[in-house]
Amino acid sequence: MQEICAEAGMSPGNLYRYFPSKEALIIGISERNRADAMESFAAAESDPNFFRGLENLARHHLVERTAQEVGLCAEIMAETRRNPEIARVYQAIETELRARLVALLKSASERGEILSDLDFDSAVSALMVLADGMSWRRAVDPNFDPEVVLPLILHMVHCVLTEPPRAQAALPEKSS
Amino acid sequence: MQEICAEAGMSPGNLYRYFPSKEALIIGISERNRADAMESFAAAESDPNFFRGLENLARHHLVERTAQEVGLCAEIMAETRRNPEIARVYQAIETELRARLVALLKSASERGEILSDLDFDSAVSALMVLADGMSWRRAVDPNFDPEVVLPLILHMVHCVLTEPPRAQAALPEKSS
DNA sequence: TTTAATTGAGCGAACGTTCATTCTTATTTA
DNA sequence: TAAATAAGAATGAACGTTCGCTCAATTAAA
Repeated sequence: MQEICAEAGMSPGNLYRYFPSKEALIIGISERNRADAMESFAAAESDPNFFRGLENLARHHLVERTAQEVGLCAEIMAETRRNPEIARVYQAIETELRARLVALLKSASERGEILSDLDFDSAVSALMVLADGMSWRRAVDPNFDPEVVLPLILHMVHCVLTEPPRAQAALPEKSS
Repeated sequence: MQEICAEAGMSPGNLYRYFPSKEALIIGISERNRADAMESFAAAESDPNFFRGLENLARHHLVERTAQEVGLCAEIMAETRRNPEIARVYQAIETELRARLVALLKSASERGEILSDLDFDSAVSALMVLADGMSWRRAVDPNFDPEVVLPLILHMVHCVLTEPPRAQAALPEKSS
């Protein structure tokens, strides 16, 4: 809260005129992030090129964000594990996000840009793995350069969405 | 600390006989994780099939772990952002891990299992993105099933390591 | 002058931590 | 063998600090 006060250029007392609690403040920030994400989705959905739309989406949320914003997101994610109410809100947002991503994939598959017989839910889960991973790398590793890694990530996304899954070679596992 | 005490079946006082501080305790847990990871690496390195070795590594660290272990890792990662000493230790571990991964990739590329003209550092960064992403999804999303998503992740890894990067189509960006 | 905006010292609760105390186990003495 | 003693393991109430939060007091705007 001290940090947030400093960042907002406000005393704690004044900050509490705008938000009744830390929880409400976090939910407010989450809401802002949600709105921002949904705006980006609108842009991505209106792009006739699915992969370009997705790249812009990724750029906006994983590269262009300031270190501070990324840090704040990390903090909220961690808070999720402590505060059940925040966890609820967070999951509601993620549910909406998933639906939006699934829709994006479906329309792309209808246009033939990606596989048609895709397990959309799993694919979206994989995308979210990538997003969270990028976010946390940024939050935790000062040497991490999203600009360098993003092309690889996009390459991976392209593969998983356009190439049929390899027949999982059921090689006998080497037990450790 | 309460949770850790409960988990350890110990009173706080007794726990402090084994660790001089919460910081030391966290560093101890990190050290245990590090040792475990290094053991897994040894197994992966001795597997003649790179991808099978990597899959076992991933399975061990991202699927087989209990929800509790995953949660603990998440907590430590979050702590990293607050406690500089823990951040230092964490980064030291990650540096070692990176080196180990780079070595793994290099030997695989020498055996012709993956691309030879790979930017190993970036590839490892991408792998760590995937690992952190899987970890955090598990920590934050109760509906996340690593068993379902892992095949997709492995597919992606296979692509990025064996297929030369697409010439990044420098399409004009659609500004939001 | 009234109203709204803003402050920051300070509150209670929760945190990480400590320590006087009790319980257990091992060792010595009778 | 049983009692006495010493040592180690474990406890949990309590400590000081930090956290989220409040409110009497002050400043700025209407």
